[in-house]
Amino acid sequence: MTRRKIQIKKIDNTTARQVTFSKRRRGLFKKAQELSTLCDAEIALVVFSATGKLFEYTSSSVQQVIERHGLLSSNFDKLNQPSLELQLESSTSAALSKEIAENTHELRKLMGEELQELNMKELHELEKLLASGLKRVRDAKGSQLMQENKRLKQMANQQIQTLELELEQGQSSEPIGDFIHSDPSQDHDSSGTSLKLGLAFPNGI
Amino acid sequence: MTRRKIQIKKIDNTTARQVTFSKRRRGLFKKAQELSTLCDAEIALVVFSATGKLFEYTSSSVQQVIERHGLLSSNFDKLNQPSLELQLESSTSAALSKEIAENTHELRKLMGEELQELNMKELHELEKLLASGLKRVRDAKGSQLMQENKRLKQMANQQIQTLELELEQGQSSEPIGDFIHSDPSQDHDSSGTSLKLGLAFPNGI
DNA sequence: AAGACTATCTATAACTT
DNA sequence: TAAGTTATAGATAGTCT
Repeated sequence: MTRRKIQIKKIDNTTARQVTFSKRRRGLFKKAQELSTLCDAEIALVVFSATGKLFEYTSSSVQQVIERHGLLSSNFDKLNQPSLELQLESSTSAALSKEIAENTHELRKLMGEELQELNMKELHELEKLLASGLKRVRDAKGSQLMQENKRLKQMANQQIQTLELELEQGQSSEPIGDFIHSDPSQDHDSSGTSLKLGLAFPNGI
Repeated sequence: MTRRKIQIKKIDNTTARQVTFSKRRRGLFKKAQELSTLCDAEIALVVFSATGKLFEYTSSSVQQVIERHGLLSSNFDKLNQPSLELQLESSTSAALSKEIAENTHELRKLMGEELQELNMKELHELEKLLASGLKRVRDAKGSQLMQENKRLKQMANQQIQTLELELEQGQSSEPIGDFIHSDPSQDHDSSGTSLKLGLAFPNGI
C-alpha cells in the first residue's frame, strides 16, 4: 500500500507481522467507528491476535447494552414474573418466558462466581456455544421474525408502558427514558424491516 | 477522503448515507480480511445497517467453528459423560462439567425447535445475554486463564488422546484429524500466551 | 523496539452517465 | 437510481532513529 505494494498473504517475519498488525488494527477500528458514525450503523468487531490477545470495538448502543446488562438483570427478572401481569398473550409464549428465565438464571450463575474455575476445554465449549447461539438468534431475527417485527414492537410498547406505570408507582430506581422513536420519517427502510440491534429496546427490556 | 474532506458525523441525506454505507462497508470488510490474512488474526465483524440489515464477516477458522457446531454437539455430549473417563482431576471441575452439560442441553433445546416461537422481547433478552456471556468468557480467557493455558493444553491433549483411542476402538463416525500442532517453532509468543480462538482445539472438542 | 517520517498505495466523495 | 470515473484524502510499507 505504500512504499511498495504487498501481496495479501501471511507475513513471514514475526516482527514485521506484529508491527503491521498494530498499524492495521488501529486503522480497521477507526474505519469501523467512522462507518458507525456516518451511517448510523451498529457495529461489533472482535479481533484476536495470533498470540491470543483480544481487541474489541462495539458501537455505542451495543456497548451500552452489554455494559448495562448487570443493572438490567433485576428488571428482567421482574419482567418474567407473572405478578407484574406482563405475560404475553399466547400461552406457549408464557411457558417459554419461564423456561428462559430459569435457563438464564442458571447460565448467569454459571458464568459468575464459578467462571474462574472453568478449564480451557470447558471455556472453549462454552464460547462456541454462545457464539453459535448468538448467530442463531441473529439469523432468526433477520429472517423468521422480520414479518412479525412491527406487530411485536407495538405489543412490547404496550407492555413497557404498563411497566413504566408500575415503576412510577413503585420501586423505580433507574430513569426509563424514551422507548421507541416511532417517527415515520425515520422509516425509510428499503429492505422491508426496521429491526435494530440494541435500539428497538433502549431500556434493555 | 477524496474530492473533499468530510466531517465524521451522521450523513443527513438518506440516499448519500446509503451509498456511503455500501462503499465503506465493502472497504471495512476488505480491510478486515486483509488483516486476518496478513497477520494470522481471528476476526469477527458484525454490521447492522440503520435499516436493520445484517452483514457479517468472520475469519475462516471462526467461521468453521460456528458452522461445524451442529456436527460436534454429539461429540460434546460424549465428552461430558463420565463413562468416557474424561473427567478432570479436580472434583469441583467435574461438577462444573455436569452443570455445563445440563445447561447447554437446555440452551440448545431452547434455541432449536422453539426459537421460531420467541417473540421480540425474548429474542432480544437472549441475544443480550449471549453477547454478555461471550464477552465475559473471552475476558476470562484473556486474563485469568492465560497463566493456566499451557498446563491445561497438555492436560486436554492427554484427554484427547484417550478419546481418540476409545473412538478408534468403538463408534467413530467422524474423522478426528490432527489435534494440536505442538511444533515449537510455531510458538513465538511474545506476550506470554499461545491461546487461540478456534485453533487450540481444531476438532472443536 | 517503539515511534516518527514519507513516498506511495488504497479508499472514497463528488461527479458523471 | 444504480454503476462507473476521477481527483483527492487517508492509510500504510519501508525506512530511519
